Amino acid sequence: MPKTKSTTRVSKRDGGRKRRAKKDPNAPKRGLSAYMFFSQDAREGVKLANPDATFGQLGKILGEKWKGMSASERSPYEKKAELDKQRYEREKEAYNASGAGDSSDAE
DNA sequence: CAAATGATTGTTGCG
DNA sequence: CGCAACAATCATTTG
Repeated sequence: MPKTKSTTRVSKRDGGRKRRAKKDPNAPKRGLSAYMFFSQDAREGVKLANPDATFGQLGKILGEKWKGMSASERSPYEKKAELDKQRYEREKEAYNASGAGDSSDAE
């Protein structure tokens, strides 16, 4: 269904990373993503299964496995991602209460 | 309001 | 010290 693959995700990871708009006083960084949590845990197993494989191999292998897992497996990881997101919201809040409350300008 | 874009997150290993 | 594929994200920004 649903799934309007919106957001044309470019292949390039960063074409020119910079703050989207104003400068963030507290820089409310987002939370990690499921893959991040997955790697933290899988890195051990993958590294164990591929002690000779460096990031190049490991990275790909990890990715393949990640997708190869059942949604249930990613569950714990996705869950963490959700919690992490909430963490980010917290920072965001501080960011709002810090020095972002503005309409026109002032900084 | 809707769409998109960007910024970010973490892993390993080396020059 | 930063980057490299790998994947998700998802809040913010702009139109």
